[in-house]
Amino acid sequence: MVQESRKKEILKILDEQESLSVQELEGRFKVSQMTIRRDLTDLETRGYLIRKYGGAVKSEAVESLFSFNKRVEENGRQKEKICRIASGFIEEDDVIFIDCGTTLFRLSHYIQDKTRLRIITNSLPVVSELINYSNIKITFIGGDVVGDRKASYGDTAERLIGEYHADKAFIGADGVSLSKGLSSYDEKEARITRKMAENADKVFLLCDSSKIEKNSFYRFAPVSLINVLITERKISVENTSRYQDNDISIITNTEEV
Amino acid sequence: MVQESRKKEILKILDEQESLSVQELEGRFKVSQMTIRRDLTDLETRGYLIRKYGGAVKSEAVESLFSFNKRVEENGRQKEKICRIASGFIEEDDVIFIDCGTTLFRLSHYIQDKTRLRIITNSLPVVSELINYSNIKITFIGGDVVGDRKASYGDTAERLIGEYHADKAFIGADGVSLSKGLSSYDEKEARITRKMAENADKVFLLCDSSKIEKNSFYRFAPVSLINVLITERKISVENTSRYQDNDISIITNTEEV
DNA sequence: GTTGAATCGATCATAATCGATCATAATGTA
DNA sequence: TACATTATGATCGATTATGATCGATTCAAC
Repeated sequence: MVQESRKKEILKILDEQESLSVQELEGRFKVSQMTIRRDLTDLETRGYLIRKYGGAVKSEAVESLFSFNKRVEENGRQKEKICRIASGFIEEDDVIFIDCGTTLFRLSHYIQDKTRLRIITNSLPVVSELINYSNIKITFIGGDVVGDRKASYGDTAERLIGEYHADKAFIGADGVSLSKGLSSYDEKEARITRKMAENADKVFLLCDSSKIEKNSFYRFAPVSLINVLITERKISVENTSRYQDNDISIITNTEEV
Repeated sequence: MVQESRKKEILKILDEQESLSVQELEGRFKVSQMTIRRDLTDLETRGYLIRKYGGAVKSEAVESLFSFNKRVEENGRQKEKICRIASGFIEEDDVIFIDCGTTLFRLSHYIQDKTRLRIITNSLPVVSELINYSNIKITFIGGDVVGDRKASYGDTAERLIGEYHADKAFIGADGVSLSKGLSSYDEKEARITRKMAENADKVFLLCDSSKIEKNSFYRFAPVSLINVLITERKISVENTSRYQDNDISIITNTEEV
């Protein structure tokens, strides 16, 4: 058996059983413990599993290269709907910031047929999705590339965003509430998001309804930063009017604007 | 049996069994290992399978969106060799510029197992290839993304490179000669290349031998910019010494330094 | 905490495989 | 037939994978 296929086999086994031991693999493949250890070490540096004493366990995010495979599936239909609605706000010749994250990634599906756009993003999946469309010009925000997020972050990235100005920014958040503003689970992402919002004329927050009036741990901006909140279904009349009192339009389908 | 039908047989076998070894094919077809290896190498360059130590595995159906299509590439083996040689110059903790282009892309294969590197690049395929390796930190040079080159260019990109400093730069060119220096077919690429070279302590030009003492239309730097020229086969003694007179080492295999 | 067993990783020696090269055989062609 | 082209096999130094050893580390049971 070829070495590489043994490693593939190992991953297949791990796909079905949460954890595995060096011993069991040693017997399974008829090779020495040392060889198994070497395989596991290698697979770990490639991010496919996490080495433990005596064996290995599943890695949290075993996603393929630039797709968000698994996470994309969660609430997929909701996100699709949100993005379809959001795409209605994109007009010819717009310059647009697109935030990173699984929701925003889907937006790129809906803008492929728009004419003459400039997209400014720090998201590699977005670039990957739009790179072959000649009608769309892409500016990628450089910086430190973070593997599991497939995007770039850091001081350089933030500074670069500040050098651009966009007509519209499409951003995400892990929570939004009138009292605490926008919040995120990840600080470095939040800093990028805020920077994009600050440098755009009009800010659209794409956010599924479960996150509305919820807060995540890092608060990074007041609600006044956003102009439009797009979500997949109607929210309570009470909340709608409270947001509107703060000059934020809430959009849940393409008819009402 | 005719050669071509043996190759077809090999693909049939691979269709059913994930991977195959040189050994098993040797017995199956009653030919020498060398012949099997040649078959596999050929099938690989045509994109039908992926060569691994000891045999071959199925070609992945879904390749990374950012990787170059290897099968249609000319001089693939030469480029592989050049990059294998070049990788020998990479040391632990190095900060490295990697230029874009099909040759330099292959370098990323050979640096995956290096420990602790920082790669600074404007090449999306390079990022795609290395993004999952936790031992390698990646800084992406932002800027205008050019689809068919899968890299970013422009004033922003050039300015950003100037903000960094690397121990080594690995660059490419479409021509190099003592009299006219480095030349390129593409001005915007050349500007990036030059900028990387200017901001690195040591500059390695990776260049197949057909481009040596040839010139392309845009001359962008004197030969004095480079320190080492790596190519796939020995060049004339005369040329070798002439380059050495200009303080440029010519490397064609791993021994001589 | 102490102890013993299991596991780990570093290192070295060995084995398998690799690709480059050259010689030979098979095939095609004038 | 003579010659060029192509495929194959054999050899060899280089590279890579593997296995064995051993002191260090980790774990679990006491």
